[in-house]
Amino acid sequence: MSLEGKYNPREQEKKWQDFWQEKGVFAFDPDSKKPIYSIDTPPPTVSGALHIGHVYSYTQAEIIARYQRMSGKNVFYPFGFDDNGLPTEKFVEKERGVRGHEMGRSEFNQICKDTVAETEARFKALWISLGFSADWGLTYSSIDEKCQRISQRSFLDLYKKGIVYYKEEPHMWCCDARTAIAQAELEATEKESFFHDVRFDAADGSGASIVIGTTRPELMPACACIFVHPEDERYTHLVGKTMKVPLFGHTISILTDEKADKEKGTGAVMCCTFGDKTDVEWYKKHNLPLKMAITREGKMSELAQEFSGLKIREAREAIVKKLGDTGHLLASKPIVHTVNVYERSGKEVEFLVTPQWFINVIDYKAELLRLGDELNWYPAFMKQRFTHWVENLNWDWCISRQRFFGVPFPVWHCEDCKGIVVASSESLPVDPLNTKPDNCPHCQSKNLTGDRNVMDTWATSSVTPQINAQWGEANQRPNFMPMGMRPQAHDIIRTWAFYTMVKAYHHHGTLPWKDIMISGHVLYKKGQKISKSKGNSKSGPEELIETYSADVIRYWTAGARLGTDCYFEEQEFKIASRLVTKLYNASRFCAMHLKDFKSPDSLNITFDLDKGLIFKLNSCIQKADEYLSKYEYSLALSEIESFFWDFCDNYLELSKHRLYNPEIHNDKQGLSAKTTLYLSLNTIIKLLAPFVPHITEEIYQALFCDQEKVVSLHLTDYPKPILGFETKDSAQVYEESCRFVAVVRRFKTENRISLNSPLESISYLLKDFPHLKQAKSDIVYTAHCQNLYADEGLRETGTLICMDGIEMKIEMAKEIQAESV
RNA sequence: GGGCGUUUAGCUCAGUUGGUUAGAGCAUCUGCCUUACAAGCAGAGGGUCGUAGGUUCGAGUCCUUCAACGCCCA
Repeated sequence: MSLEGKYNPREQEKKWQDFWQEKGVFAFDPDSKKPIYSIDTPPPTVSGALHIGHVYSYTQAEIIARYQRMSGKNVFYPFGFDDNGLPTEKFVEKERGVRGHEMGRSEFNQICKDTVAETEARFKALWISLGFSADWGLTYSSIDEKCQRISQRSFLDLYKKGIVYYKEEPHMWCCDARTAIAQAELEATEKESFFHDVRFDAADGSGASIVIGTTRPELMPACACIFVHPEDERYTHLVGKTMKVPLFGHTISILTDEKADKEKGTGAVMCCTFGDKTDVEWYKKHNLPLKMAITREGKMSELAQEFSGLKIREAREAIVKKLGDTGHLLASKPIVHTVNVYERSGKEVEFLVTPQWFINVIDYKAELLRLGDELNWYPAFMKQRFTHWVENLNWDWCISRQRFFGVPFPVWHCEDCKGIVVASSESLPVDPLNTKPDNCPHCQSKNLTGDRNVMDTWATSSVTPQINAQWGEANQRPNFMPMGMRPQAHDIIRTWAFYTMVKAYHHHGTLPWKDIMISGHVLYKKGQKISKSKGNSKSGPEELIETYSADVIRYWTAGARLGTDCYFEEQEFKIASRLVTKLYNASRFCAMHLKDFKSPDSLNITFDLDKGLIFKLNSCIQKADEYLSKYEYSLALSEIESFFWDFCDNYLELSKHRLYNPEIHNDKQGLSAKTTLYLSLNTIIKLLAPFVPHITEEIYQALFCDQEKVVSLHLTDYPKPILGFETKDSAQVYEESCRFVAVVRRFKTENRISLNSPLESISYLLKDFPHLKQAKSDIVYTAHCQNLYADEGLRETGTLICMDGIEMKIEMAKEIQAESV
């Protein structure tokens, strides 16, 4: 039993990480009889580097994993990597200076694979260096064979259930990424633009005209009609008239629709196929002709005539100029308006009609809202984000991407009958570009073409519960759905949480998890996310660990309340270091007095002061347990920490007398103190184990492992209240002792004498400290006081000191009095 | 425009179902080398709890109004 020298986290943390790995401390045991607590860790996207925000969120969840493990659960805690799909492609394109669609599919995919392998190794090393208690044997990568198989299985299941459909349908498109995108990938930004008033003249040459307002004159070649509000009297006489589109010459009609806003611009609006979501609605409702002025590459189509081939922005400028020349442009007003951009390119989205794969979500809003209600949200108010998102869904989920590095659709298209041929479930995973069935089951044609699309990243990462459960695999894990808990940050409620719930509902009719734990972001300053691209993540996690140690970083992450954002301030890490240092020093002190101590039987705690401490400890255990079971790690930590500080500042001081002077006490009193010391410290390190696992393991191995016979602290049981003796009055004894010592400390501090200066006498009133006599010898020693007088009234000698309604008289020792004169 | 959250000491934040004189850490100031710890310890000062009303014997806490900030969605 010893803790030698100074604690060196740099060496010791690594030592314990290796130890845990070697002993398989965190391995999931499929044969265990304990209840399973499974965690659906969101595999981070393998694009760029992990920043302090990741550390913040993932560590908060890791603390829960350790708590649950100590609470007797068989913890299933995997870490995966989400490395397929567009985010990775964009990263690789930027990092390697290549463009996917300018390079062969297989060559590009190889570059992607190489890049993600490097990145994954870095990610894993970081998680390990933070002391994460994951089972690395459960690690998956969303592009690996098993994940591809399960993704494709998910697709086939939904296809067979009629929830997935293939359709040539208006959908959102990013001309920069050159792929279809989904609603969840939109981001609204404010952009400066011009609102142009353009005059359309009647086709019959009658001289009638109408002025429409538009921010997108380049869409005029796609103009399908003009809408006015049915009750807009300004235009009643024009409704039904045929107008000629300026510059482009085709004719369109003036129609009415309630959605035309009388207040906006002139009240007349041109409808193009398509400029926005409303155009799409009108297109369907009024059965308008389809005219696509914009190509997949973001250029003007043939419809744009002389402007064809120009980029959108160039065309806009050229068309505005020409409208001015021809006298059709009446005004151009600068405006700032909100436009939707694709979150990963920042480019404005367009609306195209191409064949795509969709998952029906619009028809299941009610069911999804119900699922949202059934899920336990921590913190509860985060459910609003989900509910709000589902209520505002406008599009079915488009899951096909015209990219390369992703899970392919297990599908072929028949060129003759246009039928769809899906792969058999036994053949998964398949790449339809490398293999194909003999013939079309619908028309027997051999003319089959593999689907060239890949799935949306989210279409595959939304099956992480199924991946963890090995759904449909030979070694499927039984009773895994729903899983125990999904930890994630609040920004991906509309994507990750939502999509995963969609999949679980359609596949199993259940929730994917019972609980969801939502963490916040680390902000650089008010309202700004930490991100590498903004260049504001000054210190990477690796450097912070190197400087402050993993335990300190972990402790810091547990300081912020669940679900709340926090600001990055390096000062906070310095503060966090205090606990670790203090814990080590306090443990060294305990070790000194517990050298040959071998009988930690709580029945030996017979001294009231000691019982009083245990009474407080028990209350701390109960609170910490309750908070952690509700994912409130920060509230738990603050309870534990305040107990620990009380233990150090008060109990250790009050018990020193009995610990240092066994000869003047009977065995019982010394034994009581040592037993209390042993049980308290043992409990404290267990309570702190989920937060600072390395230092607590160090202390456990040095002081307790021999007795407890459990290989690692992290496999011991979470503390339960220490019972077996009467605690009546003992809490008062402890409280009064602390209060009494506080008065003495104040007296000494105010008189500028050190705390170990001797006192001649202290006189106090019995009514103020009715239980104090039960700890008299400890008090006398701690106060360094010769004589203690307790009575109905105060003695005449000494200086009167008043504090919080308590009156005492304190007399300094004679020699001190002489010095201070 | 709709929703959610926040507003408590100079700073960062606790304050659970209403209940003594509203707490902690940091920072500031004053002391103390005390047989674990000076990267420590002891102590002090500092708040009309965003605003205006209301309910109540009693409101930081419940209700309403407004404001500022942040986030989400249109």
